[in-house]
Amino acid sequence: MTTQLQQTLLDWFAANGRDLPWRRTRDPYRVLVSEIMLQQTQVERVIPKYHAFLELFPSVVELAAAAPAEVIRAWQGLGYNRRAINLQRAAQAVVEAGYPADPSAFPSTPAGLRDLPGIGAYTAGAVACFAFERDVAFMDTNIRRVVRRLSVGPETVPPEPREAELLAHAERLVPPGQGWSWNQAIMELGATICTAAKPQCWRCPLREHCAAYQVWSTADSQVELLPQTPRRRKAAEVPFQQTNRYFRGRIVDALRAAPPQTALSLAELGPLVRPEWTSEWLPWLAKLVTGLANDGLVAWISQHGSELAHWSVALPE
DNA sequence: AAGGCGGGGGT
DNA sequence: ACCCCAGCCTT
Repeated sequence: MTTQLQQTLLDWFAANGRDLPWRRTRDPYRVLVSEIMLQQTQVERVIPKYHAFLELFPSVVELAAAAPAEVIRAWQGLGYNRRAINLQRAAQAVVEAGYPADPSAFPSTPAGLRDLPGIGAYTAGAVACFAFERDVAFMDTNIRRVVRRLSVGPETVPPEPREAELLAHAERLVPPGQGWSWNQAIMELGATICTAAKPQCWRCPLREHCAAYQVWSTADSQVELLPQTPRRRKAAEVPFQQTNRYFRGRIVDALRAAPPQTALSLAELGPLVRPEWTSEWLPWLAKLVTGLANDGLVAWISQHGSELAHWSVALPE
């Protein structure tokens, strides 16, 4: 049984949904690749990387067998490089469990998927739904915002609902037998109409059902049409170009730019990472590289002697 | 509960 | 100068 609200959004999605590459497949590997790439990363930037990645690693078997260095190279431009490492480890876990000879070795339930590295509550639900067509509810930033507005009201009206409350709303909304379309549809609405800034309620198919729109559309609250943020004062923070995060990125990028399998000494790497490099920075650089090595993003090749400058590092083969 | 983790785009 | 983006993991 589908309600009028559900049918309205499903019809809107059928007519207006974007033709995204991962919506054309139910291959769990391809769906997984897309979902990992889409974590905190916009659709438009993922699309070309998704195609290129699948060209390099067409199946879970090939990804599992690849050199980590090549997987890290393929991740360039996506950010959050640990996702690449975790994705390959997930592929290795699936293959070691017997996939594809045993298709059941690829987990198809949220609980089973949740056990794979890099897969949290959202991604587990999304893969169960989008690859295995299970009628499950899950929350990403789009679904959370749509459900928040639809079932609770404007973000400007406290109190902020608990995550569990929003998830309960989301679960009630999933039309039995149509979880795939429903979850794609509600995410699509959040991405294209019910946006964080300047939601376009005038072209929203659900506005007559929406708790937030009820408030926003009343004459004396026009001022709240734009959800305004509390505007908390924030302590002045360090410029991004001075953060660990920035230099971790620079280090991995420098190793990507080097020919495959080349190791760089810290003395060689330093000037590539900061223009004002002097040997004074050696301990700082060694510490950053050690952190990256702990994450599996780089590997120490040699740490001979006590001369930090001669320690060398490469992408992990 | 908070902080770390990348990078690009929008306003 | 912020904010936002198909989050996850560790502490």
